[in-house]
Amino acid sequence: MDHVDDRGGAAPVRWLDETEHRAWRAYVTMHGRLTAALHRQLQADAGMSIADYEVLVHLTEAPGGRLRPYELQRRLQWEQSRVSHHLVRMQRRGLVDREACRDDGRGAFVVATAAGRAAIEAAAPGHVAAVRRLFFDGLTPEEVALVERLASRVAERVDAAAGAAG
Amino acid sequence: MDHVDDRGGAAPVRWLDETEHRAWRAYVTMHGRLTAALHRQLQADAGMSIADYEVLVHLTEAPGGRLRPYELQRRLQWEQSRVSHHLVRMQRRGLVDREACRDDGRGAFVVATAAGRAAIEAAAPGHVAAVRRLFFDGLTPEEVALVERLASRVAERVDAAAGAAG
DNA sequence: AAAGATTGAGTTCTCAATCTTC
DNA sequence: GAAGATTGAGAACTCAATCTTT
Repeated sequence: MDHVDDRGGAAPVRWLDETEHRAWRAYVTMHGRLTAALHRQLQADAGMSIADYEVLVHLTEAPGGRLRPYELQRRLQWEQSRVSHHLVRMQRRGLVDREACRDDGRGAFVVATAAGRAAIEAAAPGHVAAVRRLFFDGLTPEEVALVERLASRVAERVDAAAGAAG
Repeated sequence: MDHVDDRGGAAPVRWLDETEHRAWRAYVTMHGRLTAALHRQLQADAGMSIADYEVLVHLTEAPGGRLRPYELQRRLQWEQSRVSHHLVRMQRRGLVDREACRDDGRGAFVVATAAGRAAIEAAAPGHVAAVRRLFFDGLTPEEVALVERLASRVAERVDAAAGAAG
C-alpha cells in the first residue's frame, strides 16, 4: 500500500499531474464534440435521437431480439425511470412493443417492432459513416485495437468500483 | 482501396469491421459507466451536477475568471439556449454572476461568485479522486499520454468536419 | 444582415414514492 | 423484504422564435 498522509479521516487528495489533467480535458472535450456531431447527424438524417438509436441497437443485437427493461438499464446505464419513460414514448411512436414474460410476471420483454427495425436500418448507414469519418478514419488499426483494450479495462474498473461501493 | 458497390448515387456504406465495432461499443459503454459513476459521486458528495462542475471549471480556469456565454458554449459544446438557461439557474443559486461588458453591449461576462469558487473547491477533491480511481489508476503513464494524443486528434477532426459541414 | 443572447413552449430526464411479483 | 417496473412532480434540455447590438 502507498504511504499517504491521512489527517484525521479526511481523504488525502492526489491531484492529477499535468499530463493527466491534459489527458482528461482532452477526453472530455473530445466526447462532447463527438456526441454533439453524432446527435446532429442522426437527428437531421433520421429524425432519431442517440438515445433511441442506442435502445434499438441493444434490442436488435440481443438474442431473440428482446430484453427486459432492467437488462436495458444495465447496458445503457440510465436511471431506471428514464428507461421506463423512454420506452413508453418509443412504444407510443410504434418503435417498440411489449411481450408477456411467462417466467416472471413482474415485467415484460421489450421488442423492436418492424417499424423499429426499419428505423434503425434506415438510420444505421449514416450513423456508421459519421462514426467512421469522425473517429476511426483518424486512427491506425493499432490505435483502434488499443482503444478497445483501454475502454474495456476502464469499464470493468468502474463496474467493480460500483459493485463495491453501491 | 476497398471495392464498394455504389448503386446510383446512394453513398456506399463502409460498415465497421469486427475490431472497430467492438472498439466503438467498448468506448460507448465505458463512457456511459464512467459518467454515471462520476455523476453519482458528485451529486452525493457535493450536491452538484457534472454540468455545474464543468461550467465552474471553465470559468475558474479562464484568464480573469470570466467568460462570455458564447465562449462557454464553444468550450462545452452545449446548445446555446442550454447555456443560457443553465446560467440563469446557477445565478439564481448564487454560483455565478454577470458583469457588464464594456466593449460589446450585446452580452455580459459570466463570473464565478465567491460561493461558486467555494463550491468547486469543495467538490474538486472528491471528483478528482474518483477520476483517478476509476480512470487513471487503470492506465500506465504511456497510455495516459496516448489518451491525450488520440483524444486531441479526434476532437480536432470533429471540429474540422463541423466547420466544413455546418 | 450577422453575432450574441434570451425566452417560452414542449420534450426529456431525475428523484422519490409507489406498486406488484418473487 | 428484495427485485423489477412504473408513476408523477419538478428540473433540465431542445427547438424555434425573438430581441438587441454590431
